Amino acid sequence: MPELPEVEVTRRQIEGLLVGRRIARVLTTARSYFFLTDPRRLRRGLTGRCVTRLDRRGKYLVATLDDGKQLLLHLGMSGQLFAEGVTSPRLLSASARSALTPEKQAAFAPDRHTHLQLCFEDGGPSVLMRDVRKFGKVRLLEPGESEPRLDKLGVDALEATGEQLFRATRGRQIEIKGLLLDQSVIAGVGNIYADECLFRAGVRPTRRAKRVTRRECDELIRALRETLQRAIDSGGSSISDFVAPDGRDGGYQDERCVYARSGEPCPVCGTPIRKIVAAQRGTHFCPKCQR
DNA sequence: ATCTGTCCCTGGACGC
DNA sequence: TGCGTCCAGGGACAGA
Repeated sequence: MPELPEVEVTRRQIEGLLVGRRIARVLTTARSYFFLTDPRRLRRGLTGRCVTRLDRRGKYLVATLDDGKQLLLHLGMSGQLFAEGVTSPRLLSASARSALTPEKQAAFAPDRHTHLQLCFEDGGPSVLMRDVRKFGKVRLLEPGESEPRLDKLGVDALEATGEQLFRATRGRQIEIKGLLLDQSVIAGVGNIYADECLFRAGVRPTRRAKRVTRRECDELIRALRETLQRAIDSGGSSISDFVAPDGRDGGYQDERCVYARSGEPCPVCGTPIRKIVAAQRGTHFCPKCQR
């Protein structure tokens, strides 16, 4: 599931494929839950335009167009943004995968989950957005139009401080993991990196936020930054669906300590990693190292 | 204001 | 082999 590192890796790669190229044609699937802007209006609004910059806000990508409009993209949990011509088994369903031997895997061809395709005047590779579960979002913002989803975002996870986290935890009954996942407090943290940073900071995910000390908040933020930065450097986590725009897998799944490792020994003390539900999410922790 | 539960969607895992 | 059932998970929203 794309979180800050995966979105940032996507941003860095897709920026070069998007910025400065004029959109000649836009293909979409039919109107659905996925489109916050009606696909017809989206196609009309994007055709002929040029992306001038691509920013990341938490887990959102914001492409600014040359007419002042902005294209808002969210990858949800199964969203993939990539260049035409790439090949990856993660872009295929299991049945399509097994039908092809590795040598025979052709470049990706748009399927029913490919909700957006931007083709460019220069005739070079198009940019595609695919999302099997449709938890992702696309919206075209008029110049100056606000978007509550963006307005609500808290401080970006890479810029958050221990002091900010500490203030946010005061008086809160919620589990600390739930607070870390709250995008209005810290933007960009999802299930994987919440579990990883709680492990690295030695804090149990179920601890009430108000019971987390100032020192632990510093430790959590330090661990969070380290984890996110390391994940960006290794290309993100490809645990289920994530592929980078160039079709390559990330590498951070091999470095994670607890996420999706229940039953495996804790890398620090050897105690089996336990899996529970916290904040309505699968949650992995070491019962000995995390208090 | 804060918190909890429900819903959106689909493929994959699992049981019979 | 094949079918049915359950589950994951980001985030919006309703209701307590």
